[in-house]
Amino acid sequence: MALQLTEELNPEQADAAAAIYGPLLIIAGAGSGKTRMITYRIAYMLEQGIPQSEILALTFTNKAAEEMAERIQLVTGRPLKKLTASTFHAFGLSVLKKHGSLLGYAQHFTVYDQQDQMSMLKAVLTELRIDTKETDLYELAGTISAVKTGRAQFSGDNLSIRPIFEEYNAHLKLYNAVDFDDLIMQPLALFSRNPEVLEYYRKKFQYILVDEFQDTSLQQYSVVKQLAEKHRNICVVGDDDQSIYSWRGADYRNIIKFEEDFPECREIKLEQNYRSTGSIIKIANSLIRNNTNRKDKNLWTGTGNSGIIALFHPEDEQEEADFIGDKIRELLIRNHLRYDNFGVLVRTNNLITGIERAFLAASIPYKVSGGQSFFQRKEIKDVISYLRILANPDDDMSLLRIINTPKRGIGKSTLEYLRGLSEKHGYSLFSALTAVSHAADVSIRESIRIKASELVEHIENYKRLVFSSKKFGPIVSDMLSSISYKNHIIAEHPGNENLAQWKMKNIDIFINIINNWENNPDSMKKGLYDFLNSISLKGKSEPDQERGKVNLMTIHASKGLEFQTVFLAGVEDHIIPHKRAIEENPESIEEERRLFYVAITRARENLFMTSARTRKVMREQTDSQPSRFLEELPKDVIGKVKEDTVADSSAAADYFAGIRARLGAGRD
DNA sequence: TGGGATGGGGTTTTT
DNA sequence: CCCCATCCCA
Repeated sequence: MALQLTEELNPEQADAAAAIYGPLLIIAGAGSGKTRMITYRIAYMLEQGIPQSEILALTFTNKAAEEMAERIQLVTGRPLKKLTASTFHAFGLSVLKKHGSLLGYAQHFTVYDQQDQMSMLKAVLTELRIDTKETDLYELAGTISAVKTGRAQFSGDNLSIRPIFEEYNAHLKLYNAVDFDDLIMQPLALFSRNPEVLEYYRKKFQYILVDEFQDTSLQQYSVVKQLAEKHRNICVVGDDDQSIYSWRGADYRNIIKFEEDFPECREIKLEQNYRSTGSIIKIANSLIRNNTNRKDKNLWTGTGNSGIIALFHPEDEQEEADFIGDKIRELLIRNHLRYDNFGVLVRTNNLITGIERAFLAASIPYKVSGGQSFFQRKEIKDVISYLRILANPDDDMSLLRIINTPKRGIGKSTLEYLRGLSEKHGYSLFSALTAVSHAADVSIRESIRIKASELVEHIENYKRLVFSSKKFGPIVSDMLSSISYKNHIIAEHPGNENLAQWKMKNIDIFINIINNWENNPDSMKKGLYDFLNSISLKGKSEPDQERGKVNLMTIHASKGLEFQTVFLAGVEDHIIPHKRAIEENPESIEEERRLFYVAITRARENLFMTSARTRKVMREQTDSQPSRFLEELPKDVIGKVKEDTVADSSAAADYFAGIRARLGAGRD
């Protein structure tokens, strides 16, 4: 293979890629070729004869993990079956699967996502006879998570939560389920209680790489720190300016901790930006300068000041969406671009809908990432719940979802009775259902008993089939037709044929996902358990990665991506910086600024920002103020386009952009 | 008792 | 605008 690092990389990148022994901290600015460097680094390690199985590459999102594996494969040209490139949570899951029995975990547990968590929390509250209306479930879940991960302790003002906390965890155990926090915390518990397990992983993973280090939580850092403490071959890559997950426990102070824990570490900065024009870098630098808590860094680029940076003040969100649509059309034709050259970024999910509608009306092909994940859609979640019940009948939350979907006449009071039964005997809802279905019970009407036993039989039957057949995909579609799930969808949406059709299409897509997953020869994993594990951690993955579509997403979801032209919508003061974030913690203004920074630096050439004068908030059209961050951008760069002359001055700039495109400067 | 109708309310970001 | 909770009717 003979890699020539110095030919493929700039001096700093090559330096970083070749320093494979000892601790290394890499500060990688936006667009500085970080992924490229990492790819070559790992390829170089493999070339040096380091076995794939000794490398652990951890990232933050699935997207990043997949991309990393893909790129390395591309450079090295060899299959990477033994390389571990995954998210922290997926890694934690694999540890728990392998050694979880030491902590009393059954072999096949269910991973609860936030939705499941919330509904379980609700169930816990009802059981404890606590009014669910009086409690802020959101806040409660946050506190539980904070306590669980050691970010908070029980003290005077939240002591009342303790019984809920304990009941919550007891429920997880009873249902044979774990939540996302468990995927980090339980491996840590395992390491401290069973040093031989820690030793096993220390030996196994001699080389550790952490990407997006600024987004790791203290607990996640603790995991890798423990793993690397002995061999000290650990490389962390991050950019404190792009730390945007502090609300979830991410702590950029990890960078400082790393320097303390590994005092002999080298530090390399990647500051040359290969992505954006000089103007984009200029406004990005000018913005981020206003943050106080950051490593000194100077992002620069050799590219000139081309492209358009424009601010537009539409009257309302309707005009904003239309403007974006029109502009995309215009640039598309003029600059010979493709739809997927455009990224439309927003701060909050609910802003996506309006733009989506405008695109729909204008027949602009688009795809939404972020927002509600495919796997969280109601109809998909229903199907997943059926699968989860087959895999783990004790999973009460999933059973609750499907017990009366489609309608079986098992309603509120029957459920109440079943719940009482399971509480009394300390077993799961499914056990209660089974008990009821087997024996006549005075409290249960015979017709309902029959329904219950039909359901139990149905589950048992398909459970058998799913595990005895070679492929479970066809069994799943068979099961869905046996319960007439599609009829159920139609019945659920009277008078909304389109919606029903769309949902049915989603079901078909889901079945296809199963089949593709099962038939993928590269995958070593097979069977229902592995499938469920793989999707439970895929919060936001996209089933259709079709090209040729405008990318519509939240800023958070856009991290790591780049677009020739970026539209940043809703650049208003209550949206970014987000009103509630600031109210909760005034210090988060810096994180909001980083968000803005991330958004800007996604653009290669053109950046259009829109700040509507009014916006509909809860049915009411309310006045909006331009984001305060706009004042931190240099006027002369933005000045190219003034609000009321968007069309004219951008036309001039477009003209030049068009010429550049024809000269072949713009590529994709 | 279950299911349909009606009214009220509405998560910042994600594993 | 859509989802959920609650209420009331069959």
